[in-house]
Amino acid sequence: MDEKFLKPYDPKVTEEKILKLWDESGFFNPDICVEKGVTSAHAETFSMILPPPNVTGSLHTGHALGLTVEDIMTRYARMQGKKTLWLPGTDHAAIATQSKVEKILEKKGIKKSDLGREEFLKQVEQFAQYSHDTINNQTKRMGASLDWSREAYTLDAKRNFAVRTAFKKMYDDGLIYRGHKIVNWDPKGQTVISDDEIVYEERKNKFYTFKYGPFEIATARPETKFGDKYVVMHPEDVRYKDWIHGQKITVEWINGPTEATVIKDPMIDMEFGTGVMTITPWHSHEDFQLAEKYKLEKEQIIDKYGKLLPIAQEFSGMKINDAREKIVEKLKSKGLLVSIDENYVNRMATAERTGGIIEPQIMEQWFIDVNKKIEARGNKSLKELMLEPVRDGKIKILPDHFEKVYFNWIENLRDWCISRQIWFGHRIPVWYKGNEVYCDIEAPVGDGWEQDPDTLDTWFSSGLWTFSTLGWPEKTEDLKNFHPTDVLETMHDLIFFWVARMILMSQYLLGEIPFKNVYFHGMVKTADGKKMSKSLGEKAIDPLTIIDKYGNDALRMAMIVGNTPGNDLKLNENDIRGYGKFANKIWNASRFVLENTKDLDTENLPAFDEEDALSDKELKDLIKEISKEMDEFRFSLVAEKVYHYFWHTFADVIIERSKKKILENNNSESAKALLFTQLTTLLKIMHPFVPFVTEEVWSSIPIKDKKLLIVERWPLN
RNA sequence: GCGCGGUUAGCUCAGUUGGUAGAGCAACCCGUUUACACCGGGAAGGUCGUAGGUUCGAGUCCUACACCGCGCACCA
Repeated sequence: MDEKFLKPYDPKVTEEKILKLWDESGFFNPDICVEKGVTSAHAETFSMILPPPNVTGSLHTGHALGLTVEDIMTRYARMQGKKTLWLPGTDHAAIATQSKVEKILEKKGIKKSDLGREEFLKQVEQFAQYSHDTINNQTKRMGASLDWSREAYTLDAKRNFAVRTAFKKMYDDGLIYRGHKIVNWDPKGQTVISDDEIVYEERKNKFYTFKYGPFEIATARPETKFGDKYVVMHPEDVRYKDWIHGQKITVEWINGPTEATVIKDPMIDMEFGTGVMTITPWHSHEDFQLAEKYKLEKEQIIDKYGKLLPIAQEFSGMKINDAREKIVEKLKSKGLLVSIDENYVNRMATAERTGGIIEPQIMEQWFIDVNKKIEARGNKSLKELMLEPVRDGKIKILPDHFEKVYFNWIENLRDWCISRQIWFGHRIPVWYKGNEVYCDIEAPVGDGWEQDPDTLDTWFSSGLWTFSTLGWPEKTEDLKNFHPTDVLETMHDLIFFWVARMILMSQYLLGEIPFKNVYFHGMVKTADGKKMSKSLGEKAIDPLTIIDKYGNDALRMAMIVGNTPGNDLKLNENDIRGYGKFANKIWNASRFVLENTKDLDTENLPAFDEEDALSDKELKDLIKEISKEMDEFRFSLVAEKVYHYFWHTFADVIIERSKKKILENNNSESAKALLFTQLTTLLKIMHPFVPFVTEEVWSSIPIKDKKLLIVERWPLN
């Protein structure tokens, strides 16, 4: 027997060795599996893409959880003999990465405008490359059985070609348009963002009530009120029944008399405040809609740096926060201040990546029309194309309650603003010359054309990910073989950003679904239920530190057992330590079996006695049960059952029983045969969950023409 | 405001057509049996959030409510 078994299981030494073994085998690549004869060329396929980590730093426990779940699926599929592809890549994450680099430069006292577009992009790419290398090394260390030969990056040349192709097609179909609309401007990031990139924060603000002619109006933002000249009330509000729509009155306002027009619209909530408000169409989504409806004038009050424009007269050039109190003072001195509510709580829209407070602005931007009927797709709109496959069950979402969330999002969906005023990302493939606009995959020939300076929302390229990684728009073998993919595994917070956009792009560009199943995992939290963030310091668990301490298999088990789809996971170091013992238990039980079956003829196993036959059947039944559960993605249940069987049936009962039989030489051959059969079978079914220790033990099992465990067959039938 | 999820043993959580409550960890007792002390054996521990309802039977289905968490929404 191998001397290594004389010492307790050492994950550190083993894992390094096993990683090398797998890497050299090439078995992560389905083509090599076919080449080497471990997978049939005509086998069923299984494909999945890795949610590409952002190149903004390093892996955290959330990544580790995703990698674990996905690797279990992948290893299970591979062992079933399927042509299995799990495709890796990274995401350039436009705004996230750019703002990270900006912060780093800021610390050195450098502004991106000092560097200029080209030099700044060099710096970002350098950072991205560094992050990419770190992340990939960590991912490999996790034992993720990804086919690195097919690695992709959302901003590499092939994906850029896919992006330009997709843009051009959508442009030609009239789905992409440029328009002056109210958008979410982030003054801090100096770019527009989409509705989904807004994070709402509850904050306590002062809520002011002012006299506005004969009315009283309330606002939390007096600094936007300079240009207000429409006063709106509900048509059925009896308090204001004497006022008629369109009626003009002159009111004393911040900078003198203003002519105001009465507007009556049912959008007004009679219960709220005084039931009367003035509107600022340039800086409020709702006011904008009202202004569009009645063709009202719109005027910009605040510039893109968050400073007041000349309309504010003596306040012109002031930052809105500095101006607010001063404006209130002025109104007060004019006798127009009625009251201030100090305890008003409202939702502030902030930018997801920069934290900047969103200032709605009317701007010219690029949009994707989600309601336009598309002739080539059965006259359905993008909204309908997104809705249908989920509604019809072609795409199954797990846990299924997220389907409701998904439908609800689509119902409220507005056109998707895709242009960003940042430098890092896919440049919009549109060129201008005077009033001419040219959109194509390649730049126009001739002088005087200037490309649109904006880049695309990072989720535009992410939306193409299931097929751009397989070679689209080329008609590649990979695309034919592996699309639609089988599963999309990710955290549930990406349901709108990513999952929906992939369905949109795939349905529209390919006319097929991007994946058959969506498996959502939850958020990994600390033992006391806090979000794992860097600010937590020591309480935040770093997956690689844990692996060094307890082993990869231990971390995997701790992440899988008791973790059902969609639910948050409280990761506890004690649990991980506990599963480290499991790896050692496997190790020692294997040692016992190998020691006691040395003289066993493994090619012609002796028959089982009655008792052992029962145990043999018990394991076979278990396999039948867990195979079904694996197919239903119930990994937590399977991991727990396998753990329990190995420890409390195989080790505690079967091994203990065999000791007696072997010692007394009473049916000892049957006992040995059972030990051997059970161990080899258990190693296989445990492999997706604890791949390292099982592969290492497998390497010591005396079987003729043995393959690596990673490509052994799952023992059903 | 609307919607979703959670509420089961001290802790973390399973519990798939309704049929006598489960695991891991912790705590308790016993055991140094040559695979393993990263061990074995044993015992203990739950009115399954509350109140109703359906049913022969409900943690599981229905209706309210409470608390925690989350998502969405145009309350100026």
